[in-house]
Amino acid sequence: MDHVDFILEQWRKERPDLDVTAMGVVGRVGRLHLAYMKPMEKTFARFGLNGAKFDVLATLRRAGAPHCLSAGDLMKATMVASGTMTNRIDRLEVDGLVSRTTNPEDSRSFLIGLTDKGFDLIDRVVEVHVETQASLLEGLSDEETAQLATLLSKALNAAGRT
Amino acid sequence: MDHVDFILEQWRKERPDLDVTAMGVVGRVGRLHLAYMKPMEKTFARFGLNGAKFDVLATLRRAGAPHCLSAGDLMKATMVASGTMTNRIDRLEVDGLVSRTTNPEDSRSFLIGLTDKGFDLIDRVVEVHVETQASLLEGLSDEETAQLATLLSKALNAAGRT
DNA sequence: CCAAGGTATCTTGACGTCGAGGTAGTATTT
DNA sequence: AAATACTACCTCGACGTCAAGATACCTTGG
Repeated sequence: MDHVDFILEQWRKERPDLDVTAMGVVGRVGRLHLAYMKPMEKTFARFGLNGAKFDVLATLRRAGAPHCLSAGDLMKATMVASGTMTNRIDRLEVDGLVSRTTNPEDSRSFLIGLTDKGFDLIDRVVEVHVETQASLLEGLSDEETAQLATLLSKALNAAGRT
Repeated sequence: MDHVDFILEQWRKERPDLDVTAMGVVGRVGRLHLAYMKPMEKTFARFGLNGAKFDVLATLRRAGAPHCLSAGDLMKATMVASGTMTNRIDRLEVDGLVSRTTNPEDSRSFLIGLTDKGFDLIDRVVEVHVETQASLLEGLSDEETAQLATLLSKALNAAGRT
């Protein structure tokens, strides 16, 4: 009986005509997202980052050498709008964590690259980050974790087709 | 092989020393949350609402008669900060969907109540909302849905204890 | 070679969120 | 009854986000 169960109870009492089965899943996904974000943001904050900045740095880092992508690539990878990405890059540039270089092959676009400082930082942050994530799943057995990952993958697929 | 799998692959290649198992779950919860939010926001928009406004109206509606709560109750139920709730109530009041009444038993607090207009609206929106949610889970069998709800509940519990 | 259309990024304004600090009312202690 | 602590809500400034429009550049057909 978690908080979502309580909400479903309320709806069943007030609107018994509605089928709130799906709300049980969707609601819990939302709550779980919140429950995960909060400790992760704390980790980021310890290094002067937030989720937005971490996303960009991590995308560049895991892309592999030479650790630079266009703004458009970053937009697609992080699923944000263009103005958002411009803003993120601006702030990371101020922090000295990434740098814009004009793309010699296409002057419309920039190459956003990790600076040495940015590379060192993200490499340290990600180590703590995976620990934070692991601690969030500590209460689940390996089987449950694997099962959850599989079901979430199916759910993602199902939602994507709608 | 969804997009999260791709991200995990990249990390395993670039940082084979890290255990990214947890990222598979946490990442998918985040993506799924996004995938759910987008269609739901569209439903809200059809009625001139957004997720923030819907949350408040739905909380008041399912609370049952007389459909009014204090700002503090709403804050706890929706898990937002005080400034956020003030802002939400302000906008809903402008829309004529809720009204502030001074609490006769404690003049520090207000009672936020659904207006007739607000009640009618939320009662109509929630009907479409549950349909939207149901359609997002259409690709899953009943067993999978139930299993997912159970695992999510466990995961919520696990994350909460951290 | 030029015009038309497509592409990549930036600018701008509106909105939602948080959190620290302020104000006013309530409860408790002595 | 006065001082103190607490509570409930609001104000305000900083930030992140999006969407629409602007700008600069590239590409392609004629």
